[in-house]
Amino acid sequence: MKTERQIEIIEVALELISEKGIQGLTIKNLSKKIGITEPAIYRHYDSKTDILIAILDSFSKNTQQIFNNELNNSDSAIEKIEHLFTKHFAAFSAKPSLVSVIFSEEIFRNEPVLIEKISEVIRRNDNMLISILTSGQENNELRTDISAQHLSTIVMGTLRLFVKKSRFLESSKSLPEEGKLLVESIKRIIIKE
Amino acid sequence: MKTERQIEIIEVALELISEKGIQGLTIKNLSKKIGITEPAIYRHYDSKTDILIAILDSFSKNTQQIFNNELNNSDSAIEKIEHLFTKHFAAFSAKPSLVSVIFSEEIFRNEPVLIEKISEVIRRNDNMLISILTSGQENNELRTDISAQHLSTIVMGTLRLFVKKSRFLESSKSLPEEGKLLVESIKRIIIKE
DNA sequence: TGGAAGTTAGTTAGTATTCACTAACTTTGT
DNA sequence: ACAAAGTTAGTGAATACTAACTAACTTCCA
Repeated sequence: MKTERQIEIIEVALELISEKGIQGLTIKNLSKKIGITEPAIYRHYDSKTDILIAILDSFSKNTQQIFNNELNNSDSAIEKIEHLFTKHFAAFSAKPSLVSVIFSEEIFRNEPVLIEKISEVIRRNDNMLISILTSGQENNELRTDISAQHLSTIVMGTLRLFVKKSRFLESSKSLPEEGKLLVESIKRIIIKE
Repeated sequence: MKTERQIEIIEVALELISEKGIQGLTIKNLSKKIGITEPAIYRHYDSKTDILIAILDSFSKNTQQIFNNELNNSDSAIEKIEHLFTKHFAAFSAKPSLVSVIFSEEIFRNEPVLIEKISEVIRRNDNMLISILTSGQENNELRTDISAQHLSTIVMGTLRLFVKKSRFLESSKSLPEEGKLLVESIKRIIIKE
C-alpha cells in the first residue's frame, strides 16, 4: 500500500514531467514543489528510479482496471470502445498531467527496467483492445474486412493523437465535448453497415 | 547551410535520443560518439539548445517537403495519403532514430523555444493533411460523413501509433511490408463507397 | 612564388552549477 | 518512549560551457 506522501510524490512528479519534461523531474524540484527538503523524499522512495517505477505501476494498474471493467461487462463492443474513450477523456480532464505522460513512452527510455515495464503495458493494452474488437467482429457488430489488429491501431492511434493534439494546440471546445464528436466518427468507421 | 560536421552532430544526437532518451543526449556522450572532445562541439553549435533547434528545423524542412510534393502533384487524395505513409515507412527503415523522435514531442518539453517550434510543426502538418483530405472529399473520392479534421486525426494517429508500436514490440514482418497492409486498411476506411 | 596573416577545428585544463544521494541530528505524533 | 518524517550539511560525479593554446589549411599580396 502507498502512504499519503508517496501518492503526493508521484502526483507531483507527474506534474513536473508534464510541465517541463523528464528533465524537469529532479529531486530538488520535486521536494521544493511539495514543500519539504530533498533528503525527506528518500524517506518515502529509495531512489529516483523507484519513483518512476511507481508512476508506471500506477499507470499499469489504472489502465488494466479500465480494460477489465470493459471486458467483463455485457455491453456491446461499440459501447465498450465508447466507454474506453470517455474514461480517458474524463481522466485527462481531471488530471491532465496523467494522460499526457501515459502516451509518451519515450520519456522512460533511459532505464532498461522502465523500457521493459512500458513495453509490457503497451503489449497488454493492445491485446485487450484486440480481444474487444475481435468479439465485436464475431458478434457481427463490427466490420470484418479489416483485421482486429488494424482496427486496434486505428482506434488507439486516433485516441492518442487526439489527446496529444489537445496538449499542443488549444481548442475552443473542451476535451470531453470535442472528444464526444470524435467517438461518433470512430464508431461510424468501425461499425458493420 | 550546414557543414558536414554539423550534420554529423545532429545525426549522432538523434541516435543518442533514440537509444537513451533525451537524458542520454549530453555533450560528453555526443563528443565521445563522434570521436572529438567536448569543447570541439562548441565550434559547430553555440549551445546544446541550438543543437535541438537544428534537429527540429531539420524535421520541419523534411516533413514540409514531403507534404509539398504531395500537395502539388496531380495524384488523387487516396494516392497522396498512400505516398505519405510509404515515405514515412521508408524514412523510418532507413534511419529509425529519425522518425521515432519526430513523433515524440514530449522530449522537447523543457525549453519554451522548442515547445513553440514543435507546436508549429504539428499545426502545419495537420493543416496540410486536412487540405489533402478536404479536396478528396470535394472530388467525391473520400467519405463525407466524417469531417476532414477527424479523418486527419484518424489517419495521422494510426500512422504514428503504428510506428511507435514497431519501436516497442518487435514483429516478424518488416515495417514497410507490414505498413503496406495497414495502408490498405486505412484506404478502405476513408474511401467513399 | 613564397611568406605573413588569418581561419578552422581541434586540444588540455578548468569553471560554476546541478545532480542523486547520504550521514547525523531533530522534531513530531501516538 | 519510540518510530516516522523531517532537518542541516555535505559527498562525489556529472552537467553545460569557457579560456587559452595549437596544428593545419587558405588567402592574400609584394
